[in-house]
Amino acid sequence: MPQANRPSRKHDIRQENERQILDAAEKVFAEAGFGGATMQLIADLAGLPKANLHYYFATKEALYRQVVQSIFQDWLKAADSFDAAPGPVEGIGAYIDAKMEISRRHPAGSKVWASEVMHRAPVIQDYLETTLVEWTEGRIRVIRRWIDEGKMDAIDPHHLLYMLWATTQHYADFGHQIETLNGGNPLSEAQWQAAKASVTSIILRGIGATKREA
Amino acid sequence: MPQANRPSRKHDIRQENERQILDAAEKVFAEAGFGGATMQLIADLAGLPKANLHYYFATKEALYRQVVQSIFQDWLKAADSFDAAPGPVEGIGAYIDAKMEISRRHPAGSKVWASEVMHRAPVIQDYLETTLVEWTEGRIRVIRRWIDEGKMDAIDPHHLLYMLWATTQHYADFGHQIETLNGGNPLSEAQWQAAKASVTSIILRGIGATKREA
DNA sequence: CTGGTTTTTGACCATATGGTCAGGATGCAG
DNA sequence: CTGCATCCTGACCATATGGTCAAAAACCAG
Repeated sequence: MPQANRPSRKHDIRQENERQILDAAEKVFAEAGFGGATMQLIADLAGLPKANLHYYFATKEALYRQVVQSIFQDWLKAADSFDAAPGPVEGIGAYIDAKMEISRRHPAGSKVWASEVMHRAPVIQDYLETTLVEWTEGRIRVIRRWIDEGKMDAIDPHHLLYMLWATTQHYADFGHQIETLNGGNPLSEAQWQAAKASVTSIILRGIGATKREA
Repeated sequence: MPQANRPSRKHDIRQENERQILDAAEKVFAEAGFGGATMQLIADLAGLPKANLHYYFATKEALYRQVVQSIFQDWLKAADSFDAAPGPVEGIGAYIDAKMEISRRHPAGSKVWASEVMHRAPVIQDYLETTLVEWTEGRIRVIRRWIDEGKMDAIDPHHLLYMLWATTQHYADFGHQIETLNGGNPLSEAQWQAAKASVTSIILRGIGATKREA
């Protein structure tokens, strides 16, 4: 019994198969890019015949769109901790932690996202212009407040956000390069903790954010 | 006379055409990825018939390889200023400046490089294992020396380098996202200067690097 | 059991693409 | 001017790929 998932109720079949296909698609899109990915490869990885993919997703592009959108959701969610925090040490610290965890657990998703944006966001440009813009404005307001309250230096919030995104996602997108420079081995648990600590420390010190003073 | 380049001497023809093709290829590979790029598109952009590309470059992969290698060269060259510098303020400052300039002037190259690494470096893995590893070790030695000399905090040099790479290349690879968040406009001259200044300031402060004290 | 609905799948098709090639054009040395 | 080498290119080919379809199988409510 290699497969533990044998949903008996018909109603679950759709959900289960779509999940299976989306997972496989994310990996293949990440490894080969949109152009290099083939429906056959995705089908094989999902363990389904190719025609079956087209039953659930009309076109390759529709499948891709779904993958990207679901990644975008996770992306936004990682900032929940940002808002409630009393200051940059807690808020940005938690955000770095969350994004580094995503890079570690879902590198494929991060790569698909990077690829999409690098290619000028052909399928999610509307999301960038609406959701992302709003989201960013919200975070910028929070950062400005922290600055006004004297909890960090007067850094341009845009560039701070870019640095946070760049640095944390680098560990997923360029994970292969990092692995090569690590003697061909993936980062160990301790190395991941060191990475997080380094990033957090440099950025928090860099923006003059200090632990609450007594 | 739309084309100003009409090399009369036969010997220059090859060089000129290869340059033309490589430039076009870099752009197309950057915009579409290896899989999505077509020889026809590259040919059109280069203003040559497709068969002509195959006269100079045997296969699509050979052409791609050439593009990536030439990008890698620029990548390494950007660090020349690193070594001669007396300390992190000058060395890392100059490195950030150089890499930000590359991101600004050659975003296509940066994207091709990112794509190649994201896809596990199918064509330049050997370079990563030899040249890049050596290069990195050299820079790490320099950083360690600075630490020993008390010119900066005891940061793990690896993570510092990753942060430098990530942050500077982000402005090329995610330039489209940045542009969208900038109201749809590319960064102005002043905004680029501000970006450089923010990045430099956060990182140098973050690692405790100070201007030489009197 | 039964009729209708959803799911599965092998076979098939049109098209796009990387690559080939033979013959012609062009340039240049002697 | 001539012969050789380099360069150019339209026409062509084999293959891979996204997508279609019709018929069968599985499922489930009544």
